[in-house]
Amino acid sequence: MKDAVAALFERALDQLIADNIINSVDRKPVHIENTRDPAHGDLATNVAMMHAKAAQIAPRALAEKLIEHLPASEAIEAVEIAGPGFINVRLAKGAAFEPVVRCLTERDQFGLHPTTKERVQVEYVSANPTGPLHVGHGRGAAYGATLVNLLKARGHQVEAEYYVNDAGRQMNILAVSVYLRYLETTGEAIVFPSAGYQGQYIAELGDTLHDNTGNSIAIAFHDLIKDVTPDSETTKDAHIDGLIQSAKEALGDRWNLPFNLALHSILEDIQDDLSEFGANFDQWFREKSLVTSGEIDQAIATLEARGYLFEKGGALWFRSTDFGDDKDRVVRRDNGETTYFASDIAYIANKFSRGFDRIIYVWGADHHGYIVRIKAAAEALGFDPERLTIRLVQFAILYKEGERLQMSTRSGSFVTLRELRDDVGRDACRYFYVMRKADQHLDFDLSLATSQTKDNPVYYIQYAHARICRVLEGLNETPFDEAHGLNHLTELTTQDELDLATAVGRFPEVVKKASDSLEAHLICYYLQELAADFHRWYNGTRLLVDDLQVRDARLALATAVQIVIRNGLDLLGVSAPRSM
RNA sequence: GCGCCUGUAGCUCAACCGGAUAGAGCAACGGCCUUCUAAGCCGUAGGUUGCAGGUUCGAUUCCUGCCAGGCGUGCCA
Repeated sequence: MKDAVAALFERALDQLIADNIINSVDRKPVHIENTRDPAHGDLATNVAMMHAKAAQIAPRALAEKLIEHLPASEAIEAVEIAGPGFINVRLAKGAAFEPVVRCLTERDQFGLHPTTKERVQVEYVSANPTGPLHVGHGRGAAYGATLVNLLKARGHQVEAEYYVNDAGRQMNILAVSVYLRYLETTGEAIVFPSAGYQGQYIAELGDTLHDNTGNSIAIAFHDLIKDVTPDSETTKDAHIDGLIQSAKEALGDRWNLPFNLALHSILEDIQDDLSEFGANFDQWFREKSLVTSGEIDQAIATLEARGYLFEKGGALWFRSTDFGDDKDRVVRRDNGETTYFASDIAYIANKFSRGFDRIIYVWGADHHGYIVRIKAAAEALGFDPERLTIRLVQFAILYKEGERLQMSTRSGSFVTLRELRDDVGRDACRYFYVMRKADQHLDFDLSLATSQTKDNPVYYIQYAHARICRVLEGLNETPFDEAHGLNHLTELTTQDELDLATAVGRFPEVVKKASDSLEAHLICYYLQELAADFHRWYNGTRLLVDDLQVRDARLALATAVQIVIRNGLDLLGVSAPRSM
C-alpha cells in the first residue's frame, strides 16, 4: 500500500517537473511513512517539505500543488495538508482490510518478496574447532541464521557458510593436548602444559584415542619433553610449540591420529549443536583447502604483483596502510609460515571468485580490529570492498535471578551453547539472542527466558498464536468459512480491529527493512507489538459470536494474525505452538 | 596514546536512513476472570534524549569539542 501511494506522489512530482515548478536535478524520492497519530490519517509524506527549498515555494503551497496533480485512486479516501507541510493520507475503509485478504491468499508466502538475482553469502559462527561452542558463539549463530532467513525472505539467493580453521597453530595445540591426555591413559605420568586445552572433553578424546589405537602410538613422556623449553608464564608458548614439534617428530605420519580425531569429533559436535539450534549451513569451508590448493601462495603472489608487499626483518608484509590501516601486517613470518591473516586474504579471494554479489561476515565484536585490514586486502586484490559487509555481534551477558554469571574460558568452566539450550530451550535462546540490535551488548536473563508469563516476549507471542489456534479449533457445528469471512470484512469496525489489520499489513515492509538493514531485532519488536494488538482485541472482543458474518470476519482477521506470527517466528527460528 | 562502538523513564530497550505531542516492557500504584487459555487485558505515574556548540523550516538522528563506559590495538589464532 505504501508503494502504491508513493507511486501516486511520484506521478504528481513528474507533473510538477514537467511544469517547471521543480527542477529535475532537485528531485528526491518520495518517502511514505506510517503515521503515529491516528488524527494524521494512515500514511504521511514529507515530500513537499523536501522539495520546498529548492523550488523556492512555501512547503504548504507546494503540498497544495502536489495534491492538485495527485492521480485519483480508489484506495485513498482523503488527503490533507498538516503541520509545517506534511501531506496526510487517509485510506479508504475497504483498503484498511486489504492486508487481511492478501495475507490469507499468500499464506506462508505472506511477507516474502520477489526473487532477485542477487547472490549473497553469509559466513557466520566460524568458531575454531578446538572445543564445544559456548554461549558467546550462540548469539552469532542465532543472528547469522536469522539473517540468512531474512535475506531469503527478501528474495536473495543466499548461501550460508562456516569457515573451519583446521590449519592453524591452535589445531596443533589441540592435537597435542589430546595426545598428552592419551599418554596419561597409557599410564604415563605427564605434566600438562599451561597453554594446552584444559576441558574435560580433551580427556575424553584422549580416552577415545586410546580405545582406537591402544598403546601403539605411545612414547615416554620424558623423551617427548627432553629438548623442550620449560613451561612458565613467559615461555608457555615456546613450551607448547616445542611439545608439538617433538610429538610430530616422534609420531611422523601418525600425528594425524590425534589431530584428525580431535578435529573430526569436535567439528561433528559443533555441527550437531548448530543443527539442533536451527543454524544451517550450505558449506563447511576448510582453511586447509586454501593451503593444499595453493590459493594462499597465489593470493600472496597477486599482492606481490600489484606491489603491495615488502620485506622487513625476514618477514613478508602487506602494506595495508595504503588502505587506511594503522599499520602494515605480516603475511609470512620469518620462519616461513604464513599467518592466519594470509589465509584470510586467500579466503576472501576465494569468496569473490565464486561470484557472490555480496559477501557478509558475521564476527564477534572482539574482531572489530580486523575490519579495516580485511577490506584493505579485498581492495588490494582488486575487488570492490563495497560488496563486503562485516557485521559485528556483541557478547551476551548471562544473568540468572539477577546475578551475573561469571564466565571463565581459562579454567574451561564456560557455559556451553548446548547447556544453555538444555536450560532455556531453543525457542527462548533463538529469540533472546536476536531481540536486541546485534552490535549492542545484550543482557540475557535466563530466569526471564524460562518464565511463562507475559514478561517473557517469547511466551507472549507464542501465546497469542496458541490462543488463535484454540479458537479456530473450538468451533461448533458451523465450520469457519474463510471466503465468507473475507466477504464480510466490513463487519470489522472497532479501532482494535483496524489497528490489527494495519499491523498485519506492516509485516512485509518490516521484513524488507529488517533484511535490508540486517537488523533482525526489528522482527522481534514487530511481533511483540502485533501480539499486544491481538491480546488487546481478544480480551475485549468475543470472536465466536452467533452472527456468522461477524464471526467469520473476525476469524479471518485472527487467521491473518496467526499466519503472520507463524511466518515471523519462522524467520527467527522459533516455533509457533498450537497449544500451550 | 590511537581506532571503533555506546550513552534515551529507576531498570532493559524502541523510535520506520532528518519529521508532527520521544514510545514499549519491567519495577510502583489502582482496576478486570460464571463468557473462545488471566501464560491475558485496562488505567495512573515516570524525560533538559550524557554535556556544550553548530548545520536548517525541523535534530534522539547529521557535524565539532568535551565527559563517561565498553572493546580493540602482536612476526597471536
